[in-house]
Amino acid sequence: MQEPTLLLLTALADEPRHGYALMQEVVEISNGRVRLRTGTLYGALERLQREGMVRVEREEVVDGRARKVYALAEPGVTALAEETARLRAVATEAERRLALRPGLKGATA
Amino acid sequence: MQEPTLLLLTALADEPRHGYALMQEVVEISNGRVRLRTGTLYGALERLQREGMVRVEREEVVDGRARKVYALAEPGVTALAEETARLRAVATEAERRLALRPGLKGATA
DNA sequence: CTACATATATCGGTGACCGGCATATGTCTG
DNA sequence: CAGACATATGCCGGTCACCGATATATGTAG
Repeated sequence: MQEPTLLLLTALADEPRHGYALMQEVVEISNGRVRLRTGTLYGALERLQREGMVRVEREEVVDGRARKVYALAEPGVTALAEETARLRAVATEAERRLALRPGLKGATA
Repeated sequence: MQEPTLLLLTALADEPRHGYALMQEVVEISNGRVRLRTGTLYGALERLQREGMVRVEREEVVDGRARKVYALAEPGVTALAEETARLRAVATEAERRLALRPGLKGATA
């Protein structure tokens, strides 16, 4: 799973949101680092629906603009929980190994 | 950065290793989940060298077999440290949001 | 001598993501 | 009213990391 997908699922984790709101939410979650393009967003949303991770909760019309509200399906909840556990484990191992490095650029001497 | 690359950098984080050893190390780090193909390994190694993340530490011949020993370069150390920090932050946020979910499938009632 | 572990490397295909474009409505400013 | 901008969704072509297969070569086990 790549970062854009991970951030998308995270943005849907607490409550259902529509596409444009997801783009803004991802910017916040990533501290402005990641700005999803619409191509990535709707492409990923379609793919995640095919995979059963995400479903369309409902369709609204607000101010004459059509909206699709997306929600995490159960497999999406499970997948996100497993992915975060995996990432945390790898991050911990990476940091452990980095601390084990011999040459710390002049330090420890 | 994708998971194969992250695992590769992690496998190099504590000390230099040659290609085949990296494949085995990645299997261990990922608890057998990820098995790097040689195409992925040597392709990624070349790319990471181009990007200045990894360098060839030395070349050996052991038992008549040639080896290239790769090491993390400074930019690679920095990149790995930043990546793990980012991933940890996203993982924490994802778990916070998952805990916030209203419908916990019959629980909490 | 056959099979397998060690060890490196190349090549073609797939698919996620990016960048750009298209479309449409509401609001704000001049 | 015109133009710019935020809101909102969607398609299409290109790139590039990764996968799967193949090739090469040596040492060891059966």
